[in-house]
Parts: sequence; C-alpha cells; structure tokens
Amino acid sequence: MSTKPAAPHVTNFIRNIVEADLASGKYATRTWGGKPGGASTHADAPADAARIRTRFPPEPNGYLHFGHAKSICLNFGLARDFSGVCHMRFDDTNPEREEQEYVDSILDAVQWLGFDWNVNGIEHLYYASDYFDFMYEAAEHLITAGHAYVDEQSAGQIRLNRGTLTEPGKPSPQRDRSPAENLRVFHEMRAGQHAEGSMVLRAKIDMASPNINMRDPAIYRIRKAVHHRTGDRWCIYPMYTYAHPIEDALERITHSLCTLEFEDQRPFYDWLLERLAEGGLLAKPLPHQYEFARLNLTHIVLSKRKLIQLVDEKRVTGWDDPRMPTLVGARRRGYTPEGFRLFAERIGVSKADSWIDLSVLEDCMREHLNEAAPRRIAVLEPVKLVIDNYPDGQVEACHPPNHPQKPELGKRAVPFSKELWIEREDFMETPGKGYFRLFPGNKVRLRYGFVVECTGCTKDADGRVTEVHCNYFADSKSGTPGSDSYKVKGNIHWVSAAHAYACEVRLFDRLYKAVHPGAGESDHIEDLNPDSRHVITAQLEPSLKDAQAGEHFQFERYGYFVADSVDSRPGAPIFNRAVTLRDSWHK
RNA sequence: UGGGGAGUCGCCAAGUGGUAAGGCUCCGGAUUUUGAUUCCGGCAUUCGUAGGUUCGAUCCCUACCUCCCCAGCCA
Repeated sequence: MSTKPAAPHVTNFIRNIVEADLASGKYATRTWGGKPGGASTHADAPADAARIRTRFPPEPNGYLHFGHAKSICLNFGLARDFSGVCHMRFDDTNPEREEQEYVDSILDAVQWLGFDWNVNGIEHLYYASDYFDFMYEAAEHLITAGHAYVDEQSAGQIRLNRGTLTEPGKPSPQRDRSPAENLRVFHEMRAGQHAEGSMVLRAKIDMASPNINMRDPAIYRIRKAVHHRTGDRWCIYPMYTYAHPIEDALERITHSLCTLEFEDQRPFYDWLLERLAEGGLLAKPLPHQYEFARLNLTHIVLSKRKLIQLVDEKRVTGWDDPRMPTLVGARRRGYTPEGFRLFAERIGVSKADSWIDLSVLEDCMREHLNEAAPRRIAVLEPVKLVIDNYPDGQVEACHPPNHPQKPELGKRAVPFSKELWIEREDFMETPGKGYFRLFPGNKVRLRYGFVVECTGCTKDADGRVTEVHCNYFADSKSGTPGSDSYKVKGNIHWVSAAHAYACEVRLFDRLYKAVHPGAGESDHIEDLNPDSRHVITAQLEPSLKDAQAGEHFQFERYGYFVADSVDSRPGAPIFNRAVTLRDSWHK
C-alpha cells in the first residue's frame, strides 16, 4: 500500500478535448454495430456503450520501443479513464514490410505493459487489411464522384509536377480523365494488368494547395507482393494517408491520436471522411485526429534504421538485448510495466517538442522496483573477509528482512561463518575523507550479523588486497539484546564464502555515452558506450539459486536485478542489472 | 523566405483577462542496520522579445525572434 497522497488531477490538452466533447454530447448519438464497418453496420445500431474509442495502430514491421510505450499508455489510458475502449489495430497496408512475427511480438508487448483490448469479452483486435474490400469500394466511389483519378505518370514525374514549397504543382495529363475511364483503368490495376510503378490512384484535390499533402496525394499503389494476412488476393494496396482515416471511421474511433508530423495530413483526413460520409459510405459522427509530441529520450536512438544497424552489426546481441530501447529488451533488462506507466504519467502529453533525460525513465524504474523488489544480498566484486576470532567451522543463521518497509514479507535465514565475501570497495587500507566502511582500526556492522573491527589485510606481490582481517564482537549480533549498543556508521553486506552461489551477473549501463547519439554529422556507432555490458562473477546469497526467470530483486546497496529470461536455467539463474540504486557517495 | 505547429523554473507540464498548479532534478535538514528508501523545508515578482489594448495581460492585439514538421507509389 502506498503512503503517497493521491496524484493530483492529471490534465493535458487531449484530456481537455475529451472532457469537452463528453460535456457537449458531441458523441452522444454515436452508435456501434458490434463490429467495425461502414454506414450500414452502424446506422441503425444501438448507442455505443463505449463513451470514447481510441486506438493504438502500429505497423507490424518491427519491435515496439520506448516511444510506442508513451502512445500505448496514452491511448489505452484515455479509454480506461473515460469509460471507453481502445482498439488494438495493425496498420498493415504495406505488404513488403510486414510480418506475423512482429504482430505476435507487438501483441505481447502491449499486454506486458498491462493493457488489454479485450473489453467485456469482446476482442477489439483489428487489422487494416480486413478493410481492404471497403477501401476498394470507397475508392470506386471517389472515382465515380470525380474525387479520384488514375495517374500514369512515373513516380519521378509526379514528384517533379508536385511543385515545391513555394511553387504550385502542375496537373497530371490524366487529371481530367472521365470517371468511367478512371474506373476502367482502376479495375485493370486491381486485376493485375499493370506493372508496379506504372500508375497510381490519386485523390483529386488541389495541385496548387499551399499544403503539399493536398496536392492530389496518391491513395493506391500497385504492389505485387504477398501480404502476411491477405496473401496474393490483392496487388494494389491503399496508402496510409488514405487507409488510416477509413480505419478510424469504420471502427468508430472518436479521438484518433497521432504524432505531430501528421498535422499536415489532418486536412486530407477530414476531406476524405467528409466525402465518404456524404456518399453514404460512412456513419457520422466522424472521428477526429489530434496530434501530440513524440517522445525524445537522451542517450538512446529510436530510429528503426539505427536500431537495425545495431542488431545487424552485432553491436548488441539482438532486438531483446537488455540495452536496446525496445520493449522486449527493457523487459529482459528488468524494467517493469509499472515503471513505464509511471514514466508516461510523469512526462505528460503536449504539443511542445521536448527531450526527456533517460534518467527520468531510470528513476521511474527505481521507484517501482523499490516498492516491489524483495531484497537480497549479493557481492559483486568479492574480496575475502576473515574473522580471526570466529570459531573455525561454525555456521549460524542471520535473518535479513525481505523488505525493510514491508515487515509482512518476513525474513529469511542466511548462513554466517568465519570466511565471508565482501565488496572490495568496502575496504580501504588508507581511507579517503568521509569513508566510513572497513579500514584498519574501524568498526562496521556486517549487516544483519555482527559488528567487526578491522585489523588489517594481506596483499599479493602486486599490492592487491587478497584478504581483509577482522575480529568480531560476539554480543553484537543483530536482533539480540544489547546488540544496538554498538554504534557504527558503516554497514556492509556479505555472503558466507562456503555457502555462496557464484553466478554470472551482467552489469548494464547506457548503450550510448553521448546525450544525442549520432547528432549532427556524427555517426551514432562512434557514440556507443564501450562498457555498456560488463559481465562479472558475483557471490550471491544461497537463496538466489532458486530465483525464477523474470523475478526481480534488489541486491542491497547496489541496484535492481532480474533473473535473465533467456539464459537462466532452473537452479542456475543468471542476473541482469536493470538499474543501480541512487548513490550520493560515489557521485 | 509556401503551409502547418511550438516557445511557462535545470527537465517535463498545468493555467489562459484577476495577479504563476504539480511532478522530476537540485539544495538544506530529520529518520534510517541499504552513503538506498521515507519524511520535512527551500527552489519562477515571472510566462521567447518588443510594443499596444485594459483598472489589471502568461492569457487579447501587432510586429519580431527561435525551434520543429511537410515536396515517399513509407507509416
């Protein structure tokens, strides 16, 4: 149970729009025919029980990354908070880039983040490709109504005739062809009688529009490719520009949220939908598009091209490498859904371009993990501590709590003996200023065990410390009467050498050392952090041997770790460091 | 410099005619068997700039400055 006060009312421009729409009854008469569809599906249907409908519409052409997490939390979160429904939709309109593997991975990632497109037993999982028939008929309607034409110019000619930012475009030779003729050629396109690139269907709007997106955008192109869901049933495919508004309308989306770069496409979005509604193909009220600023994070790259390069050049071990900014990578790293949701809430939503420092995400992970992760003891860089006055061969149990703020989680037994592993950095022969751990003559508490006084150390020929020596105070054991009469500032952790689980642990750091990898002229590869993955053999408390893959722990004083989901074996887990603890001493 | 957007504390982000929310960071201090956590306190006479309207402007008007996006048969 959190002791934090309730979060203040979250508000942002999108929530304000939704609230205003709800208050004005803008969507009060909206119906829902039980499934996506045109006017005939929704016309005489009952009122929609969902007060609003949003959607998360990725193209299944890659793995979801941190940027998608923001959009997922926004869309699903809005639906959740306003008694609405968020549709999970695949925008699979380009057969050449999409694969089932990505569909599966995306679905898994969204669920992992804690969201569900199954509402009251109904799966709101949709595919743009399921609407290809409707889109085709809508295109025929546009042609018939004189709103679209087949252009037989080459791609290069079209580009040239589109004009520039300051000069208007020139009309295509086919721009004024008759609807009947356009329909005939469009049918031929659909029948596979024309080569890829030989022609395209264009909306007929305004070649002189100051908004280049309105200069007769292409809406259908020929692609003789196998689609992952429709196979070879189609050889013409709708463009995003054309398909997306229709997808939204068929699904009765109320608030269609996308990123800022689509602002210039909104006029076309509305132009298309208005015409199809007037033509009786779509039910009103129509969806509306709203744009928000995409997520920019420091120290990472989100560009698909660069991420592919990292994988192809084996700079990382794969898309699920714990250092990747993908959701599969983050999951393996030990980041949590709760951490991502907190992050989304914390960064807010607006239209201002901004850069969020990676530390904000890391702090969110710490915040959740601090609450959720049981504590365990692990010595990452071990050096032997010998308690000279402790009986040889004696073993006794110490009882650390599993969570200092949650006594209800109980305690566990950890063996204590004469020879322990402690952190190499917890001993200094000649301590620096402010150092209060082990050094000759100083006392520290071996956490949950005894207070010891350091007597010295042994070193090898190179001067490297091989063993630290100390004596313990038999009446100082934690939890025993009088033990707290020992006042020491230092508390260090330890693991009994004879009982420790020697284990591979991966210490991950940021993938890039640069704030903006690959910014300007630079190559992001050169900004890679050479020590972003450091593999060590650590000495862990014996109970950690039973950790299950995916289980999170705080290794006391060092950070949050997770049992790797790929390389762990039963009884032999391997750990990944998700994030360090905050540290005001080293800094 | 055609069009579309955005500029409020170090980083995010509310507010939008009545005298600058909140979060994060940071800085103090308390508690603490994690140099962690938690707690308490502090942190914008000022809202890109310059004018104007008004009793009163971050909010309205005018001009200017800076940044982002658009000329794929990608999404």
